Amino acid sequence: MHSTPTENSETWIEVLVDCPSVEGVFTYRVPASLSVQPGAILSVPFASQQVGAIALRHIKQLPPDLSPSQIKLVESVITEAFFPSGYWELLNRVAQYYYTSLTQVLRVALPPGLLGRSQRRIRLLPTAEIDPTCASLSAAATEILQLLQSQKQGDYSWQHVQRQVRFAHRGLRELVQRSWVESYLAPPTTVRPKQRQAIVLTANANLERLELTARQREVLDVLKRHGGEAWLSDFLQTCRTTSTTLKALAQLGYLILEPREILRIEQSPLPATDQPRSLTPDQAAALSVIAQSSGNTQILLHGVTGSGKTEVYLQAIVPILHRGDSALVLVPEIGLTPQLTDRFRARFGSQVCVYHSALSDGERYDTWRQMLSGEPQVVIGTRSAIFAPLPKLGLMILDEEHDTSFKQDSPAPCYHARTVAQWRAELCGCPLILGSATPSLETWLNAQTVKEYHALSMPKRVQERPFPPVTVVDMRRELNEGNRSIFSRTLHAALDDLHTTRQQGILFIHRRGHSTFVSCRSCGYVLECPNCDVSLAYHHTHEQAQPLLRCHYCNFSQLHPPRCPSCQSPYLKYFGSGTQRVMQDLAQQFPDLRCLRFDSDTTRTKGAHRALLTRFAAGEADLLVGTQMLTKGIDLPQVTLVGIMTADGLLHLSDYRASERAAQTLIQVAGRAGRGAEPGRVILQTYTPEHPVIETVRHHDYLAFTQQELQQRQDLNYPPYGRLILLRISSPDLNAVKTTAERLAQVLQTPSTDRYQILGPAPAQVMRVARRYRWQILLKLTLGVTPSQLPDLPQLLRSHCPSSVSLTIDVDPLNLL
DNA sequence: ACTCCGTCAGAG
DNA sequence: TCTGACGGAGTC
Repeated sequence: MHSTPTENSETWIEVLVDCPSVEGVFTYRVPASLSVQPGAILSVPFASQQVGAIALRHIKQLPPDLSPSQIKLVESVITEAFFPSGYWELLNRVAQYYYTSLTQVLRVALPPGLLGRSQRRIRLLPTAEIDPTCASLSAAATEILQLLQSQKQGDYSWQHVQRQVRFAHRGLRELVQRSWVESYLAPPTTVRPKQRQAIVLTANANLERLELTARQREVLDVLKRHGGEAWLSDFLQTCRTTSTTLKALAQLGYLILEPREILRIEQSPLPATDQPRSLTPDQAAALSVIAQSSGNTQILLHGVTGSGKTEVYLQAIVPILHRGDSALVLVPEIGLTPQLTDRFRARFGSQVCVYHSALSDGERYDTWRQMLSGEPQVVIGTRSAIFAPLPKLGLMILDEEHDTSFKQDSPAPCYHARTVAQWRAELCGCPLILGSATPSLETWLNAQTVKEYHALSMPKRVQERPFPPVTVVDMRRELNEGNRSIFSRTLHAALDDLHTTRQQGILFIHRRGHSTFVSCRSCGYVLECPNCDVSLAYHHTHEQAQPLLRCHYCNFSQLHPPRCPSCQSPYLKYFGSGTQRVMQDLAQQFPDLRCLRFDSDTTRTKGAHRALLTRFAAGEADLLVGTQMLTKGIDLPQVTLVGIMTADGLLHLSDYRASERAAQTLIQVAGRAGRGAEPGRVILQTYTPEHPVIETVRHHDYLAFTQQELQQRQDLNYPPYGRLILLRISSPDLNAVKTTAERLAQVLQTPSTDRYQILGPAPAQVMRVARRYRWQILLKLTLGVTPSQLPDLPQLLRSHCPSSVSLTIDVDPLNLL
């Protein structure tokens, strides 16, 4: 058998293209310069654009309906085939269960920027003389102009503009005709390994160097003393030479200039090393169960706050690394847990790598490549790290497994990292530990009903430290007895003590910002976000700062107006109380108390979180004032007092999960007290002291709470018993959303209605967010029905969705708002 | 996702 | 008869 060099029959490859709504396999030719293995990620031309693609298999013969002239060439290989065993199947399972395409799943699994595609964008032409008030402009054109002008570059993706502006097509055409705006196709931008120029001495350098000048010889000697290798830029500095000199030397064959790949991995200095600590009996028992488990075992580690779960994790990982495997640790938000990361790094040194969205694209890409190496390592990451491509996975840990940030709301796939972790554990036969002081009801139920499940309990704190007693203060009574302050007398006294006893405290507030809304005392007008159906929150950062009004949904902000926009009255009043308001009251009533504010406003910048905690730990403040963030993995042994400002906002959310979430949050906050040598105490202020959640916190009895809550869920067929699927429908066009929602509900009526109950369609609780109207339909699956038994929802529904309306299918939604 | 190409309605 | 608007199909 001979084949001519020009015609290599093995060079066709079938691929899956990364285009939503394009199903099916496409065939490309592989240029001789490339080698492509199944599983590789490619960039291919598709219609007029460049898109990402996954190589599936080589074929020897073209399908009969294809002529060679139709076939295009693979443009480039983005990554070689990498999939560890079972990984493909994992991605497929995610795609199937959450009703998304494989490429969509690949998008979250791969570091950002890898699956590139060309993108239609529009931008203002810098030379154009734009008159936005021009009378002949349509509303759509005006809106597009406003949008573009609101940004410095005046450049947005067309998709974004379409989502923001109704009839954007029409508006764009007008603007293009006037030559104010242009539309262009931006090529895909992909992340690549970073190269850096290095210089390396050759063997020639040892020869006589007669033809060289004294300076050139000197340069070579310096390089030799450096070990014969250096980075070009470093060397230019230390040697005070120029690149022309080096090029000349390279020309003469004394050294080589070559680009080398460098890894952009966060290289913060390692903390002082940390030795394994001695274990409590509970910890030792838990560890021995974990050590003996192999294959696909799932373990619930229910350890109360302060029971030392982290130490168990650390010691469980040691033998894994020892036998050459890797461990994967998932945490809710990495920025919030610098202490945990530090502790891992102190124990395992440079074997720890951190993977999360705050890394730059380059850093993420390099960390990801590092994982592929297969060297034993510990990866700590957030939700998406569940897809870390570790080839030899020996153990997975989800810390604070009840945390809702493990669930992705949007974009698709709306996956839950815990669910994916369970599949991954099955597929690669490795144990999975779910750790929490307040396990989710899902996990709780699993642990009780699934046989292979180990439920480990660590009901005591380390060194037998007592739980902080919880004092519940009835704020109604405070008011009746004439105390109109936001601090009860009990809390007031405790805060006073704090200063005299030189101890530290934490004050938990449910809301950030200053107040929940601003309204006019003359006419009752409430200031609202122009883009969303919510009121604006009042923000006042410091004394001299301009007061701001901000929307917590879309981040819109405006200056606080001096007068009511409706009736011009100057009497605007703030209602409710957030962190800023509490800070102000603290400053007034406790002038000597040094307070630090700790919420997403003050921890926005990189490292701000750690900096605040360090300052607090160093005793720079007496009181840490903050929101939900305080509940996540903060271990401050010197805190003796935890104050909880009125907790009622947390209790009365209209959501079937409100109680679970409130109990978890409050127990976690309360658990911050008394973790050190000094005993702690908790003061909980509320208007409804008889609420079962308050009782739960008062008695530190999460167990009883779960039993009661599970019973209720079962009665109402809510998760974890009955399952839910939420369809979110949104569009900038109010009517289109409504009609589409009604149409979809109708379509859903027809097939197998005994499988589910349809709730809705109904407008979402906050109907408009970021200028888009939102409706939703909730499917409540009949007991025992799994999503796989349902009709193919996307196929059923997408055809009834006009292009202006977007539909997200959220399986097992956590956020029903 | 984007483009091309069909049909169709309304102005010249 | 020509123009732009809209919908559907195809993309290797």
